[in-house]
Parts: sequence; C-alpha cells; structure tokens
Amino acid sequence: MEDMQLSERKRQILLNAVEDYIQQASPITSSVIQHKCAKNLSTATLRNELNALEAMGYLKQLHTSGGRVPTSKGYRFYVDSMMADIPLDKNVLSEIHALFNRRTIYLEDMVNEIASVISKATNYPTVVMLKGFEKLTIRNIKIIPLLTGQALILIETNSGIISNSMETDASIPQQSYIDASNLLTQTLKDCTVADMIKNIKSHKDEMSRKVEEFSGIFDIVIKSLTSLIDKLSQGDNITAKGELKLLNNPEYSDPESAKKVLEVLSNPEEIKEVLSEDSADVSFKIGAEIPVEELQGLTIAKADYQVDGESIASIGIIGPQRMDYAKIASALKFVAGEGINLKALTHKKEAKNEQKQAQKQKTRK
Amino acid sequence: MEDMQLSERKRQILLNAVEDYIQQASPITSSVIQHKCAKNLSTATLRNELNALEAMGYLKQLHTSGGRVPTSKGYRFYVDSMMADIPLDKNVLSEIHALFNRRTIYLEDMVNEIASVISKATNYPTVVMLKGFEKLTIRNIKIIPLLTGQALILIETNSGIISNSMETDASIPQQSYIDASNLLTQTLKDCTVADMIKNIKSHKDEMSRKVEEFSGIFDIVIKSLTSLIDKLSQGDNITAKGELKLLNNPEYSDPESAKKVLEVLSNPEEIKEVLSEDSADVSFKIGAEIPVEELQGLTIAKADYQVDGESIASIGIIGPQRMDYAKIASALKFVAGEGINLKALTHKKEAKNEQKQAQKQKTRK
DNA sequence: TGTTAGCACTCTTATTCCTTGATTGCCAAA
DNA sequence: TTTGGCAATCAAGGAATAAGAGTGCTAACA
Repeated sequence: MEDMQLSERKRQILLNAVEDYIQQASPITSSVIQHKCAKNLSTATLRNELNALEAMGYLKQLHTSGGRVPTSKGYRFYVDSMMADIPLDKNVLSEIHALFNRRTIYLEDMVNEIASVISKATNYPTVVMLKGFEKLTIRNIKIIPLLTGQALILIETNSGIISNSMETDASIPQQSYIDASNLLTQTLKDCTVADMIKNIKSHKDEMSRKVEEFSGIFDIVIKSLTSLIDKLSQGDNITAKGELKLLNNPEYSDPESAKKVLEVLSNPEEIKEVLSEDSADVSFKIGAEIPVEELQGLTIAKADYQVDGESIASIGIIGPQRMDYAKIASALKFVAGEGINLKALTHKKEAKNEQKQAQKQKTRK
Repeated sequence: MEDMQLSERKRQILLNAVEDYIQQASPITSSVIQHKCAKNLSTATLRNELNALEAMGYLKQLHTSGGRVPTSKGYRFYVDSMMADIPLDKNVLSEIHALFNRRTIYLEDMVNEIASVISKATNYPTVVMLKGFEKLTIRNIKIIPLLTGQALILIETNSGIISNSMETDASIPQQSYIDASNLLTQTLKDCTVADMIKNIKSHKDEMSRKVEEFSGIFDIVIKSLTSLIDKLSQGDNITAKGELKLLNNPEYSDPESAKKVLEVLSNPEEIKEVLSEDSADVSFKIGAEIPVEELQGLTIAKADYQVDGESIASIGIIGPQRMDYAKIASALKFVAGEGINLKALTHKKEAKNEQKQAQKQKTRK
C-alpha cells in the first residue's frame, strides 16, 4: 500500500500541496487545493484524495480539523520530482554572481566568503566546510622571513594561497630562505598538498646540501607544514554564516525551539558528518535522514565547491523542512559549478547566449 | 530632590537591589532586600526606602504590585560605584588568557579573533572594530610575485601583518620585486601607515631610478595600498561574534524584541559611532546614553585594544542593561591591557607574585 | 523621628469555561 | 467515481474567576 504508484492526479495534488505549504507555511486544506490546482473538483473529492495521500504517508494531520502538512516522505517526493528539472532562479543566480567576486586570495578566507555569499543570497543559514584541500596542487612555495623572528610560508595552489607562520632563528641568512623556497618549489611543484610532507621528507637530505649555511631549515618547514595541515583538517575549517536568518521562519518564532538548532549551528562540529559525505551534485537530507538528533525537523541541502574537478569545500544550507527548495537548489548549482550557467554569468558578453540557451531549455520541456 | 546625596543605607540598598536584579532577572521586592542585606529591618521600612529611591529616579515600578526594577540611572549608579574598584574575575581572566594566543599574525584576522575570545569568555555578543591602524608603524615591506600574474604586498607592522594583492605584469623580472621591496622598506621604515602613501609618492622618482628594468612598479604599489587602506577604513573592519548569546537573556526570550537587536548586530555599521569614541579605559553606555534607537534598552561596554600605547581596535560588548558588569569589566580590562594582570597571567612564573599583589589589594580595602 | 505591624488595594498570572470558526470524515445520492 | 450535506472535532480567542504577590498607607510604637 505504502509504495504503490501515485496516480497523476494524486501526484499533482501532492506537489501543489507541498509547494503551497512551502510558500504559505499554513496547513493544506481541501479548499486551498481546489483554488490552487483543481477548480473542477469538489472539496469532498479532494478530501478523499488527501486522505489517501495521508494513508500513504506523504501527508499528516496535526489536528483532526486543522488541514494537513507534508511529512518527510512528502518533502522527499517533492524534492525528487523537482530535482529532475531544477528551475534555475535567475534572481538568486545574479545575486550570487554579484556577491561572488573572491576578493581574497587566501584559501582559508574563502570558506567565510562562500558562506556569507550563499547565506545572503538564499536567506538561510549556511555552513561551509573546507575539505579535500589535500587534493589541491602546489604551484609555488615562498618562505618569507619576518623581523619578529618568525617566518611566513606561503603555498600557492591552484585555488588560492595557504599560509602559516613558523618559528625561526635570527641568525639564518636571507639567502637560505631564498634557496629553500626555490628548492621546495622545484621539489613540490605539481604535487598535491597531501603528498607535500612526504615529498619534502624524501628529498630533505638532497635539498639540505644545496642550501647555503643553514640546512636545518627543512626541519622547521616540516614542523610548520604539519601543523598547518592539522589546522586545516581539524575543526577550524568549518564556519556558519547567517545563523540568525533561521528566525525568519515562522516555525522558529518560538525562541526555545530555535535555540536548539542555533546551538548546533554555533558549534557546527556535528554537521561535519553530514557535509563530509561525497555527493557529486546538489543533494538534500530531509528530516529523519539527518543523523543529528537536534536537527530532525530540518532539511540540509548540500553541494560541493569544485576546483579543477576536485571537491574543495562542502556547502550546507540549513532550514526548516518547509524551505525554499527551488531557490536553494539554484544557489547550490551555481557554486557547485554547473558549467554553462556559471560561465554564462561570469562573462557578460555571453549573457545573450545564456538567455538563448535558457529559452531552448524551456522549449525542450 | 533628584540629586541629593544618598544615605549610606540607601546606597547599600540600591547597590544590592541592582546586583540582585542582575543575577536574578526578577523585580526587586522589599522582602528580597531584607533577605539579602537587611535582616534587621522590616519590609515596611525597606518599602519606605525603595519608595524614596524610586522618587529619586534610581528605580521604577513596572506594575503597582510587581516589585521594582533599576532605571538607567540606577544602573549608572551601580556601575560608577563598581568601577571605582573593579573586582577582577579570575575565572574570566584565565579563560580569556587560555583562548587568547593570537595564532594569527595577520592584523585583519585579529579583529575576528578578539571578538570570538571575548564573546566566548563573557557569554555576550561582542563587536570589534579595527581603528587607528594608521598609527601602526611599518617595519618591513615585501612584494611577492605570484604565478597568477598577481602579487602580494605584505606590510609588517608593530602589530601584525597587513596584506593585499595587486595586479602586475608577467614580464616584470624577479629582481624588480626585490629591489622595490628593499627600497620601500628603506623609505617607509618606522613611518606610520597613515604617512605611507604620501612617503611613497614623494620618494617615487628617486626609488624608480634604482629599480632594475621595471620602474613603473611603484604606481601599481600605490594603487594597491590605496585600496588596502580604503578596505581597512571602511566597513569591512567591524565584526560581531556571539550574537546568539543575546538569546540567553530572559529579556529576549520574545523573538520579536530580540530580532530588532540582532538586526543591528548583523549589520554593525550603526554601532561604529559608539565604538569610535575615544576612551582611555573601560566605559559603559547605558540605555538612553546609546545614540542608536534600536539599542535603547541595552548597555554597551567598550574598551580599546592597545598596542604600544595606541588604540588599534575598539571592543564593544553588548547586552541588556541587566548585564553582568563585573564580569565584563574584567574581560575588557584584560584586553585593554591593564598592565599588571595581563603580564602576570602571561608569565606563569609570575603567578605567585600576582596572587600576592591581589592580596595586598584586598588588605588595602 | 524613625520603625513597624496590619490591612486594604492593585495588578499579574493561571485556570476555567464558553463561543466561534474552520475543517474533516462519513454517508447517501447522483 | 464524484458530490452535497451534515455531524463531529478541535484550535484559537475571549471573558470571568480565583489565587497570589507586593505595595501604600495609617496608626501605633520606641
């Protein structure tokens, strides 16, 4: 009974019901459906249909006389049917594009920047987690001595700069830093961050012979880079932005219910698990699909930010199950680098092409 | 009548009343005072006293029969009397000290770091604004060419590094960057960030002659540094952390009232004015003293973060008027660099000295 | 003159009861 | 299969009531 195929009419009713609830946040009644998409049917008929959908687990009643509300299964059905043909929301896309001008060239700042942009564009709290940074390829390494006795290591990768400080020794001559930088660049060029330390170690003796005066520098470098990688892979690399936007949703007008969720958001460790899962495209975790108890009532939308085909960061948008799936899918598609649309929006010259393509897509429907 | 001197008994009653209200968040009644600090007086007597304090404007009644609550004037009295002898809260101090290990050497990240630390330690939303960065003195300048065609300018100051990227030209030889860096350092050493651009301009021709091959580099440098200073002085340099902690206070259990304030916090431009004011030590703006309408019901505590005697950043802690003034004053004193305690906590060897000093202070009372 | 006991008064808060209105479920007829 | 009709259900809101906490005032007391 549960899994029997829905009739086209039931399908339409269910999709409209969920859509209406997402927009209005008030329970779906037979007459709402009638006005929205079934003017030629009576409310009694629709009541029968709603009753059937309830029996199948797509809807549920909060009170005997209070209309119905989608279940997680109902949302899931809606999302799956929508994802087959995501209606890209032009407004959201151009808003993101306007905001997304990567002012920073530091990889670590990127996490904040993406989170801010997505949160602003979607109006939902957004969590971004740096991951897969080990897959970045190294282009150039510079060690820059500072006057404080420290030095800065800058690693230029194919997506931004990673930097860390290291303790040094005032007696080290400038030339040693330059030698070491050049040797490191030669050795590590085009290898991944993951292999970085291994490669330094295996070439350490060879490199040390070539460094003028202070050959112990590579030990310090290894120490600093180890701590850098620790820092990047642990905790510090996850940020939430726009947490307060959760309060815009009527389901969280009660501060107590909001607080539980905000608690999790302010310490996003628990979401890591959800964001860590690999998923090529935009995906949704709805209600019970989320393995965190405090977030059962929510939906987490997720996508990966890609550079050269590798996932560099995971982006999660968090909201009530009754969230604006279309808008969010649009936003995530953008950042996940959906080829055509990203490029089209990036180069204004191609804007017209893009419109043509969009029209083609429409006609294809 | 209003400004007449308070009797010692009235003073005690008022201070205890405010303190109790800060802790309990429920209106002060005659019997509460009796239990707290006047076991030998009857409630009727205390009612007379409370009545008098109300007439003087220190307290007010919300309802005829609901106990009394401090007015802004009442809080002001409490704070002024407390600030004369700030009871440093050891727990808060050691917590801040544990958190405050300035991992970053970038000036701009410092703003975030301080805000996080203070907010965590005090449990109130904290806003930090970078200011007076122009007074930092320059120690060293490095231009670092990147493979992307950009270059990074690093300015080492007496308090951290400021950096910005600049567009360059792939044809520029390495040596030009080194020459330019050295010349800039020679020219700008020990001058302030404020004078930086002026000094570059006045030495530009002279420096240009000394740079191998590509002498136009200083025009690019000037352009980049101008935009850097713009960035630092405009908007971007103010951050709020721990906004959600506002919800911990019962006065904001109603989400509507909380929202107004959170709105301001999420876009802290309006607080700039408050934070901009110079104030040597820890200061408080209570209620109507705040020139922002949405924040009338609140208190903003403020202090400056000092480096070499100059105010580099302003720190504001925001909470209801009924906030924990002692804890907050402690925290701000720490960051504002109250000599003894800062150093004492920094060097564990001196911990014993500090205890002795604390005892001396006690005996002085 | 300052302090206290006593008592009436005020006002909030919680509880209860009632009404209203929206919505459903079901049944019988089309 | 659809529909009209009708009773049943329940949330939301309002009015009335009761309970409780605290004050103000007055008169007596030290």
